[in-house]
Amino acid sequence: MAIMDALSESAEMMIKNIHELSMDGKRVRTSDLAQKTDLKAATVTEMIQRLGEIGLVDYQAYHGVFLTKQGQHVADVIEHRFNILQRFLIEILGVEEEEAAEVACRMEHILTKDVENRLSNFLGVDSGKDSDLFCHKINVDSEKEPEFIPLTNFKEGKTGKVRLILEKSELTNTLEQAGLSPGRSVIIKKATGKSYDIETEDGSLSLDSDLAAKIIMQN
Amino acid sequence: MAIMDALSESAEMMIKNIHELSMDGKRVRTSDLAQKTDLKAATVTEMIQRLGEIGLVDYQAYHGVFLTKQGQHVADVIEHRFNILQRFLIEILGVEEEEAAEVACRMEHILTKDVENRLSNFLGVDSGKDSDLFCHKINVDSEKEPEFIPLTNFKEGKTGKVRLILEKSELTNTLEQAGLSPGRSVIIKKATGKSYDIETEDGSLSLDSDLAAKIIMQN
DNA sequence: ACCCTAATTTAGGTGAACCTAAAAAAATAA
DNA sequence: TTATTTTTTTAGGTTCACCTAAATTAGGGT
Repeated sequence: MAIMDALSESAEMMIKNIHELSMDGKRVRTSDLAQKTDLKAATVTEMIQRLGEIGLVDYQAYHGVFLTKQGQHVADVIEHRFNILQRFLIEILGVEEEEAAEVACRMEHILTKDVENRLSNFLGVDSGKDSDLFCHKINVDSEKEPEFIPLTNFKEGKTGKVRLILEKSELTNTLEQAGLSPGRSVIIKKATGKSYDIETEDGSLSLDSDLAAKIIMQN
Repeated sequence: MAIMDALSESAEMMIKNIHELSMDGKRVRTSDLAQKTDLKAATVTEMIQRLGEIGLVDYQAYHGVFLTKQGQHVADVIEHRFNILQRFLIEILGVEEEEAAEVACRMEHILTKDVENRLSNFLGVDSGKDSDLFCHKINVDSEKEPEFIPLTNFKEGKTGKVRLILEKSELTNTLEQAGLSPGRSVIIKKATGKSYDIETEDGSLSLDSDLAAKIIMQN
């Protein structure tokens, strides 16, 4: 964690690229990195030497690099950030793929852990678990769709996760305190169309339909 | 526009800070900039000289700077980007204010025009109009709330703007083609609870409640 | 009008991220 | 295995964003 705060965008990009060229177990060659990053070989050498000194890669002159455990971790974090940013840009904002990739590639170096987690939640990724960190490739139009629907459209008895709350107020703050916040699971006990009785991990509450309509769920 | 692509984060930050210290009509002094930016005066001098050379500020040795028309424009763009990013982080993701400001301050330099527009739309800002560019200060808990609610909770006869669509699919693409896309105005003709007849600027369509629940509106 | 202090600029330095050109090492071909 | 080619590294340069220390300028007090 603390390691990453000290890394420049260039350094992070180099690690990301080393990771992407590390398919097989072999060391990654300087010339391949130069090509992928659009840098000159001399520049790559310089950078991987620096990365070697701080322990993120194992560098052997004339024989390329591979990521150390630490370097792997950095690459995983960056990749995860890239993925959620790209998904947000494409799925939520509707940015077309190429631009989304470019913007995500710049923003991935800026995201904080907190924002990263919140974005994950927002997208319906149950972050925190490592398993997620490794579902790398994004699938823009996958079949196993994570359905987002207002609480008002949830059937009685169904369980789901809170994904988004379309309001920020005293009231919603109270709800969040009561266990109704993004990422939390709730079960719909009674849905009459006028009021919605739900049970969170922290207790029960009842919402009127105006409010319930603003709670976006995922089944 | 083309001007901005060539600006570094540091340069943009300097312009932003000059703008923020330009309350009165006076020239901004080097020492004030140094204090605000946490840089040494000599560094500020160097940077504002460079900004002067490319025409973004009017710099007179020993007498401070002010933004030129071009510089003003850059400052406005950056400020707008900052505002929407911060609003997104606070209102949608729930990031607390200080961290939101920090992250927004880094990301404002990366955002593209397209992503900026889409984010504005998403937040319910009717961007494009200059008026918006100048509603600078954000109001986290203002009274004139822009209500976000699912189409299913809209009353018959009401007009509103599409703000967010909770799904990305063939179907929603078709809807967008038919005029049902973020930022567009629609009027609800008939709402039976089972189906919703709406009229967009481009024509009429009828949605079932499952789909209508995924169209988030703003009145 | 002149001196003094505070603000500003200039001069010169550092490290990071790039570059080119030349030297050195590794891989390949004969 | 040696010669040739390719890859990699080293050496040395540039620009940008910072710095400190020294020189300069502006403006207020008497």
